Amino acid sequence: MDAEPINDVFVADCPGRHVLDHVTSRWATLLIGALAEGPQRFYLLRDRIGGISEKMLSQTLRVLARDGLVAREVEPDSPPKVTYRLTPLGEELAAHLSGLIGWIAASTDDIITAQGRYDAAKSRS
Amino acid sequence: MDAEPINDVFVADCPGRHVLDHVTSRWATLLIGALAEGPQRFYLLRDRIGGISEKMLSQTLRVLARDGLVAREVEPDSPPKVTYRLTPLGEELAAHLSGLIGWIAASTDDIITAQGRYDAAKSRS
DNA sequence: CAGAATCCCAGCAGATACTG
DNA sequence: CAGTATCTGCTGGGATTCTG
Repeated sequence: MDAEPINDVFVADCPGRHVLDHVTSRWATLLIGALAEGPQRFYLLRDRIGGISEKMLSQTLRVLARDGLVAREVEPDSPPKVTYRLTPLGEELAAHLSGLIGWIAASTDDIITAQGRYDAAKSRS
Repeated sequence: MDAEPINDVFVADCPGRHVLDHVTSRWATLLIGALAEGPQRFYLLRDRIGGISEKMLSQTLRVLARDGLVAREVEPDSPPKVTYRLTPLGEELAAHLSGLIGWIAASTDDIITAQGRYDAAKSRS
C-alpha cells in the first residue's frame, strides 16, 4: 500500500533478491522438486534427495515454511509423524522449478559435450 | 548411446546435479536472466546485476561459457570490446529462468506477508 | 521418527591491486 | 575496457551428539 516496494531481483538487497536466494539455494530447488511429487515425511525426503544432511534438510524446510511455500503438519502420535506439503504458493513455484529440472535432465548430455569442446580448445594453448 | 547416463538431479554427484548447481549458483540465474534481454558487454552486465563483483562476473561467465550456455565474442579493437550472448541452449534455459524471475517479482509481496505471519506465531512462544 | 545443538573446516566470494 | 592474481574472511554445510 505504501509506495511500491522494490521486488526486482536485479537490485541488490531488495526483498525479491532474497526470495531468489532462498529459492535457488543449494537444496531448496531439489526440496521443492521432491515435494512436487506429493506430500512426504521427513525421512522420505532425506532419502529422495541424495547427499542432503538432516541438518540442511530441516534448515531448508524451515526457511521455506517461513516463506509460506511449504506447510508442516504434525500428527501427535507416539512415534512422531510430520508431513510436509507444498502450499498453493509453493505449487506455483514448483511448476517453474519442475520445468527447470526437466530441462536439465534433457540437456545434461549436450552440456557435457560442450564442456569437452571447451576444455579441448583450452588445452590447445 | 552407451547405457544410460545418470542425469537425475536427485542423485548426488551425478552430472545433472552439477548442472543444477551451476545454473542455480548465486549469480548464474541473474546473469542468464540479464542476457535474456539481449547480448551485452561486460560492464553493462556488471551495472545490470546489482552487487556482483568483477571477479564473480567473469568467473560465472566462464563457467557458463564452458557449459555451452553463453557465447563470448571478441572484436579486437584498441579499446577491447567483448560481447556475451546466449547460445541456443542458453536461450532454452533462459526461458525457464525468466519464468521463475517473473514469478518472484509477482509473489514477493505474498512471501513477505507469510514471513510476517510465521514470525508472529513464533514470538507467541 | 523428527529434529536441535555444537563443533569445525573448505571453499565461495569480496577487496584490492595489477595487466593487455 | 575487460579482465586476472592474490590474499583473506566469512559462512554454508558436514559430522557428530543429544532430546522428545
